[in-house]
Amino acid sequence: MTNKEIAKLFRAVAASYSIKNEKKFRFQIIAYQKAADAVDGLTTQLEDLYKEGELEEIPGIGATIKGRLEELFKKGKVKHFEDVMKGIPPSVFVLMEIPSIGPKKAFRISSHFHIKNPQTCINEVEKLAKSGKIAKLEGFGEKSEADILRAISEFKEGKGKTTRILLSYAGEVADQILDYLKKFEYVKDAAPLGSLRRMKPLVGDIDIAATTTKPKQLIEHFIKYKRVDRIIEKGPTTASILTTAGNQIDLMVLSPKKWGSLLQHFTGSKDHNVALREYALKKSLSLSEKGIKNLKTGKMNEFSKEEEFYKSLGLSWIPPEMRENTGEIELALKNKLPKIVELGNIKGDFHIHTSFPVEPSHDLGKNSISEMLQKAKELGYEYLGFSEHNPSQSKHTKQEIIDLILKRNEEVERQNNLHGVKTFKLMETDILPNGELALPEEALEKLDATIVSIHSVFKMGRTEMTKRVLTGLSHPKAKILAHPTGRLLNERYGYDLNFDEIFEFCKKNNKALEINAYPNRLDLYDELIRKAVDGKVLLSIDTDSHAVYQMELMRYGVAQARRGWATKSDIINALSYDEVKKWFSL
DNA sequence: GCCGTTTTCGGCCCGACTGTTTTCAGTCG
Repeated sequence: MTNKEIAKLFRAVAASYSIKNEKKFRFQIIAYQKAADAVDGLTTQLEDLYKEGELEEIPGIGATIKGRLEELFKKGKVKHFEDVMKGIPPSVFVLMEIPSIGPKKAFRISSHFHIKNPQTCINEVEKLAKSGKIAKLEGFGEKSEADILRAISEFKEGKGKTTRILLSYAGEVADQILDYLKKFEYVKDAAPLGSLRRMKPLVGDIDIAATTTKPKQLIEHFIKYKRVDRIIEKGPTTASILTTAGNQIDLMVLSPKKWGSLLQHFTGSKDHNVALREYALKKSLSLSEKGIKNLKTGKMNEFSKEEEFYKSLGLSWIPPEMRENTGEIELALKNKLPKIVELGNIKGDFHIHTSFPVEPSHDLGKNSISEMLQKAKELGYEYLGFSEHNPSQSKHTKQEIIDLILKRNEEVERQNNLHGVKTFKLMETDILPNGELALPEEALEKLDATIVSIHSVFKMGRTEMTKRVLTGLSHPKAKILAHPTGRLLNERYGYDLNFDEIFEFCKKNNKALEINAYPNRLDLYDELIRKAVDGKVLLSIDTDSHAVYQMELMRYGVAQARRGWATKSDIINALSYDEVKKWFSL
């Protein structure tokens, strides 16, 4: 059973509890939902963790659920779950996937109309709604019937919250709406928050907060945005719209005096906020977007600055990228948060593709070596590493490959410091399926170092793939493993590697792992970065640019490093030119 | 059912909006 299926099962159990008796099972419901979230966020298969005896290390899974999981893996089913879900037709759990339909409504409809089949239930409900039968049900009405119909049709089109979009794209959408919001003259502050501010690689809803002295008018202005497909909801302080492109945008508006607490609240994550509020509650303080309420005196404290909000709880300010409730609150209480890396610490970029004709089997860049160097200067870099793909092996003789590399090197050297930016002679060399590098020894010798990466035969077992990568990395010139998991967001999962082994090897042999800043890669990703940092493995944040403008993407890579709690000292390209040169020769 | 810098028992975040309701249930984040 996959993690996705298990998470779904847990949600079904939670839903069953709330159908049976929401009050009585209140905490079981929360526990199973929490466990489902935990499983969903896992990057390792639960079944592997079970085999390795590490189930209890997952926060949100305690003794009881651990026992249920063991039963599930042994027998393929869980007696207790079957009892809890008894009498609830399977269609309920499918109908719940439709926005605005929760467990109660799904159960009411399913049982009243005797709908059971999970495959056909959505169409059956659609038909009932069209014929006006849902509206006659007690507790439903014309509006909720129309709502269900619309929700089903949007669900079928894949609109709204069913899709997650790339961080960079979400940023653009947010910028456009911010520009529009700022046309309303009484807006004081406005910013994208939520997962966008936390810089998660994929963003669901786009959350925007604003302060103004005229909230009602600002909400009216917001919903008149020209790209509105539908207004999802609208109240005095919040509103949500669905854009014609199918993105949901949530706006929350408060007075400028509350900007600090609004920022904190709407940035999340949910887990971070819940943990923070539980902590505050022990001090008789209740937190919300409106401020901090003292439960003893009833007095509400307002905050115009987020730093003050955290400070008044006795915490140092926590960078948004760290707010995932993975230990940051505890450290902030002791004022011991690590000083995580910043964009300004970056002194260069090692993963740069140019248009220099090295005749690779993969793609060339669009701009010249000189143009990329000019951009590097603009970015304030000290150095740039050129790493075109290796010349194709099938179309060239060994000598031709060596000559191509020499020619490219000549040009890189000629440009060294010409624009005030120093250069490194690198390459991005394929690791072949047998672990060998796709460049002859005589060519590798002529390089300062090489980036190595997998670009073919992705479907290998974990052990075999790990061996392949480690063999490739063993070459003394191989210093950086590019886009280590090979994932492409919204397109494909990466290949399977034993990262414990990779980390250990890298640390021992002075190799670095790349954090690829390209928006659909962002790989290594946060969780593995955190483990790499814990294991003292060096990282290199690179843009993988194939054109000048892509060199601006560095900030996304830095953001992932921050999400993984990396500090300046963990990052190779935060070192000076001389230090890098030395490290390459290690 | 989970969890621990007042606790291994007794707590468990906080609020928004909609629709069908005469005071609240359901859903969402």
